[in-house]
Amino acid sequence: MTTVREGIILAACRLLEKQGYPATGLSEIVKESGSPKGSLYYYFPGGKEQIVSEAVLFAGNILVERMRDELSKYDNPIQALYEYIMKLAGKVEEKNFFASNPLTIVAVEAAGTSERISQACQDVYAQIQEVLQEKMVCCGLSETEAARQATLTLASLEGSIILSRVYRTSDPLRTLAEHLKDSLPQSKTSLTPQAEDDR
Amino acid sequence: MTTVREGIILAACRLLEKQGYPATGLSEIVKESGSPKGSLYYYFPGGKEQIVSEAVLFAGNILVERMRDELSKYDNPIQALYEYIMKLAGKVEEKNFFASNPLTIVAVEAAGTSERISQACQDVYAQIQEVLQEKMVCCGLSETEAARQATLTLASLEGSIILSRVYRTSDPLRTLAEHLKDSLPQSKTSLTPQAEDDR
DNA sequence: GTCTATACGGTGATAGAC
DNA sequence: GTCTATCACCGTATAGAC
Repeated sequence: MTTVREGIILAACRLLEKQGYPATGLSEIVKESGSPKGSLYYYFPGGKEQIVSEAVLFAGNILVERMRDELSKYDNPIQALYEYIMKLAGKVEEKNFFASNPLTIVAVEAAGTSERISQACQDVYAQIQEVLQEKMVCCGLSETEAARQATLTLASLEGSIILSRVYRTSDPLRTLAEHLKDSLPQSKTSLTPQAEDDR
Repeated sequence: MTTVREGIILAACRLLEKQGYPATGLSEIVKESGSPKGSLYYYFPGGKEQIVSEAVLFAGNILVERMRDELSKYDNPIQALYEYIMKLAGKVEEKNFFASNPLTIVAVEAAGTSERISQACQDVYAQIQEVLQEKMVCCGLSETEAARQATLTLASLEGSIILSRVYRTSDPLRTLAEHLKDSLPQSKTSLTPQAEDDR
């Protein structure tokens, strides 16, 4: 339906995750998308800020949904996170170590530049944190302790993604995955997953 | 001595940590530095790439040195890291949540753009990791286990810095500091610091 | 060493024709 | 809806005078 609009958003996502906000030009986006150049300001009267904001939210929603799906495959949050991060490590390798969404880089760049984009990034981070927190609660943690663990997990994840990108290895992500198995020992449930080997 | 050269490097550091690599212009740097504009390509014939690379290495060396100093104040690596991160949290607040060096943002941006800058970032990260690893070894960890823990700590630190910047709170950093006290229980030494209250 | 001038290409954004 | 033309400004980098 909204092929042109969505095409532009998707192209923006692809370019942003590699180059970031200021380095990605509008002409580059329309060229990458294959969409008609004249439609840019018709669909996005807010200009570059609007396109980037929407791209962050769009990619963020997909990420959050995928995360929730993956984490729901295992009852135990530790096992679930382990599997999720290992899958992410594989994806990052396939993509030549450019992480699978424009969130991190745009968030850092826009923090002092665009309030609108920065707000979009905050929203996505809050959603991710909520997904993690919900999963931690199942673990038997209190609400506040779960929030704490969610923040820590998110920080470790973001940092590992950065290190993987810089070093061009998925090792930091895999190290994190292995470590999580041991470092959330507050878990009151067993390590037995809901479905361990049928996936 | 090298007042002009150093002035440009320092100005580059200040601007890079707020805006990043592509968003920071050469004219902006010379203006910020107050240095003569005509000297830019005299001191830095390699252009923008050279300036940014040197800025990253310069700020990185200071960071590594400061880190080594702070960590050496306490024998126990956990206590040392706790104090270091808490101090960092205070600094980040003072600086309006723009972290104290251009490393993170430039590393992420330059990963797919400039090999030279990317290499400089890798070097600094490797140095930081080495400092952490050395400190972990004192903890009684094996060499490989110390390397693992250093990677994890660095990732958590980077991620917390990003979250602090995005949310404009030092909470993620403080949460990390508190957590570290409990999550490196492999420590074989006591928690008693070398000098706890005389600083 | 430092200056000015300039080359050359890019940027985001707008106006008006179709 | 899409195009082209155009705006004013920006970027990096170089050349040559002083």
